[in-house]
Amino acid sequence: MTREPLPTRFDPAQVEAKWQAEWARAHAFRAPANPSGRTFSLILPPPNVTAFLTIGHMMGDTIMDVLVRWHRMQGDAVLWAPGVDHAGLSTQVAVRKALAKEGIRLETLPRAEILQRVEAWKVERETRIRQQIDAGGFSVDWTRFRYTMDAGAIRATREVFVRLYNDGLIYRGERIVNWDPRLRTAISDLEVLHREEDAELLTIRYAWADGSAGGVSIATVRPETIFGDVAIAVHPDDARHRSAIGRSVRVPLTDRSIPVIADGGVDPVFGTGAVKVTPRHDPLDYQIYRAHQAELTLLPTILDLDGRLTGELVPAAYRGVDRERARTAVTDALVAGGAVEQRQPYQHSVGRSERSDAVVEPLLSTQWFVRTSELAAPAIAAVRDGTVRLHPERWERTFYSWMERLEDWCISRQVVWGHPIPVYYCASCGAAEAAVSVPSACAKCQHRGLRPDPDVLDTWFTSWLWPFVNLGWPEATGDLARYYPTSVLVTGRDIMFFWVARMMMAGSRFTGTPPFSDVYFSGLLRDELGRKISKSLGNSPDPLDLIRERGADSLRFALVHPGPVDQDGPFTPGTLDGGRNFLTKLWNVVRFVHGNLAEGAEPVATAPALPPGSPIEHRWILHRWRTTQAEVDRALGAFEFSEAASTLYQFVWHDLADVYLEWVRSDLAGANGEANAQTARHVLTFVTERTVRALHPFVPHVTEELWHALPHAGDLLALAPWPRPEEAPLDPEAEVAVGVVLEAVRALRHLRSEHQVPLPATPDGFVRPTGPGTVELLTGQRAVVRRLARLGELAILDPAAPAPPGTRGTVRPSGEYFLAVAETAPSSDALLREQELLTSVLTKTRERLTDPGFRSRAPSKVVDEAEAKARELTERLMKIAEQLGRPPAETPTEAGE
RNA sequence: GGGCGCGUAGUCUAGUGGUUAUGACGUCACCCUGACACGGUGAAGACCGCCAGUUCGAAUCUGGCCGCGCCCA
Repeated sequence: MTREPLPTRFDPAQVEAKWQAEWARAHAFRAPANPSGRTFSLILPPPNVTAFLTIGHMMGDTIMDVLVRWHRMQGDAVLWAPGVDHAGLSTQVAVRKALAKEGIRLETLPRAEILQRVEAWKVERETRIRQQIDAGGFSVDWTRFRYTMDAGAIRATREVFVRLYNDGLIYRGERIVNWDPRLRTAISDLEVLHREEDAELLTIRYAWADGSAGGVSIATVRPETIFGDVAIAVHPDDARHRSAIGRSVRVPLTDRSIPVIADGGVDPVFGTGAVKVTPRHDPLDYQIYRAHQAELTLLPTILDLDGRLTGELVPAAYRGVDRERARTAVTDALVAGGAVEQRQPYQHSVGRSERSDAVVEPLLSTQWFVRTSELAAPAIAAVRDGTVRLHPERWERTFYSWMERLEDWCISRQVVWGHPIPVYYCASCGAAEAAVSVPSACAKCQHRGLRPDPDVLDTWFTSWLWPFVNLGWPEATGDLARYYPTSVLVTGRDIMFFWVARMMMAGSRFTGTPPFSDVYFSGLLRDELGRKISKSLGNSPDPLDLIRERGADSLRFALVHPGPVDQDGPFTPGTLDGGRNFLTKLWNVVRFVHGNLAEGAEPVATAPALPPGSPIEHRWILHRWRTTQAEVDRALGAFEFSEAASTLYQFVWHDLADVYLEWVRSDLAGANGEANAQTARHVLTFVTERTVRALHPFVPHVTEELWHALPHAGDLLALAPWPRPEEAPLDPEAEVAVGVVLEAVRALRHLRSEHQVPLPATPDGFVRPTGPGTVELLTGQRAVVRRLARLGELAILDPAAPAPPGTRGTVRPSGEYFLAVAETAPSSDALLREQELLTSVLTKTRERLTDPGFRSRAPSKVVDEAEAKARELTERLMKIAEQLGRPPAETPTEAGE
């Protein structure tokens, strides 16, 4: 098995398909029905069936899969439950658009046919979403797949509604709601996006009703609503208007008179300090109306559900005219009538519907609401006492600030697609009843003529139940008992309020427990133009295309490395290169190891025991592996995904490939004896196999393939145990020693490069080490330094020996390094730059040391360090000065040892 | 208007009181060296947004200012 040579190139398409099939065949991701020991569970935030997954979904899914595979390898019973969300409003919008292309208006279709169309759309999308999840290699348990409108979700949604209704936490009432005139439905506060927009502020004079001169002027951006005015309101303390209070004015363009009233809610600083009151079409005006209900008899409707002027109070000329057009027309008429005193450009915040982009119309309307403030308390407490932890932690403040001033949640929607509100009205006695199963007769009067409520529920009214509904609630299922509450939730912070907060409310209310203990908010990705990548903008590449081009593993790795995943970051076409390059590197490392293994090599159960005095390179790489593995564990436990990926990247590329592989080439070739060659193979196999395992959560396919090419124990890497750092010892001594060797190699390579020694040449090198310990170390490692720096001979000089002639040199903490160069070799100013840098550092250090405050107040450790540093710098600068003072390369005949 | 967050090489980023400021991408030079040119080696590139303050000592703590982003009105 290990002798088949690995292909020179990694072919993602073939490898990924192969292992996805193997994992499926082995049911590797099925959650155990009767787990023993630790469990780890989470739900996949159900994507909307409106659209396909974006690159942003891929990032979240990758983060979840990293956690899931990490826990699975640790032996936890893992449940990762996927699902899709019916997304009532957005799906209906999408279907409406699709119909429009066929020239059909959604409203003209019978309800049954709309439902049929939506269902067909949903099936198509769901299929594609499942493909995308599989193509990414995400290890979800498809047997736990759920849909927010399947039978169980219907049952649960109705159950929750009925309970809240019976507990008085759901009510039906007339409130000012956010009305989307394009979609003809109410939407919740959260679905309104506010933006600064340009408008015109008109100052309009309302003349005194009694015909006397003057009147009251008000400022407004909505002149078309004057027909709905029931009063003019001023602040009671506003001296400018005090005399107007109690008098009446005439509404321009009409014969109607309205009173001037005093109300503390009026902002005296805005406009003229007087405002028109149009209670059915403005939340603040409605409040004023409620406070003055006794004096104000009228509560007129002047806008219909499409946003057109309507009603008897509106002059016939404007009836049926859209609010935008009516605004212009009314403005013109007011100007013509001389009622406009001032017109000025004005910027103000406009609310638009997230789904349709229509300007939201505040509208007095009868809708269903949830009293959320009562439900919020346990959720707030859970975060406060640490039962639920948010990552990154800073989002807690945002969470509190929203939760602590919740408005009631409008849950009724006037759309076709969704869970019907389970309320039934008796045609005879008028009683309303909420019921889980459709009642056949009125509970009060037994009348059989029951009319269902016409509205459907906000989709989030189902989504907020997802963590427990997905596991079978309200049935007392085994999954619920074993895997609830779930462990973690990974999502975008843009739905913190929509979803995360509400899930916590629902979880606490209906199960007695918050539905998860950790929430991880990932950042948003931005495109090349800096816009956030989203499905609504349509600027996400199709993940399936990217996977086809570069492979799922490249995509996954690129998404968590090197940028932090908890902040916003760019995703550009070039982003994927890093992932692909790393996988190629990893592939080639394993190819090298594989090619150096003995026939029928056995799986490496343990790291070789290397007593002090063993070759430092083996001890060093085991030490590096151990610290890497420990850091990966720490980072994953702290939700620092890019830190974990980055740590592994650095280890594979720099420690393992750049240093260790190059170092042990000769060991493997037997240059240092057969025993050492065996040690090298043993260490190499151990480290590589463990590293491949540790990378599996990030890049599952390629690691599964490589793992099978290496000596290994077990059938699938996906189910193999997670490496433990303790398998190898810490070895600081080896780390220090290798550090010196690498410094020597780098110093000599630097000299080659600075003096343009051509690569094929093998000039002689010299070291004048700082101390006897270094003499001994470098003498022992002479061969490897020679090889890695491509030297002819390497002479280790006595610390007191003179600088060798015919050389150029450089100064490092471990000593001075010299390279024999030709007389014609170009000189370098690297030494001068070094001198300049060190001089400035020395100056600063000396300044500190001469400062009496520093000596008396700084810890003695810091003072000692500064003194040591000053000594070392002085010494190095002396050596640099000596180097600089030496004549340029002397004639080659004088060079030599 | 209120709140939160962020300003570190061309770009992204690590770094919560003492470091010669980390890494990646990009750039430049040399190299197809026997796992890898999706590569190797070396190099250049940062007055840590600005101004004060605290401190023996500030990228790091405090305040103000400037700029950017997000959330809520």
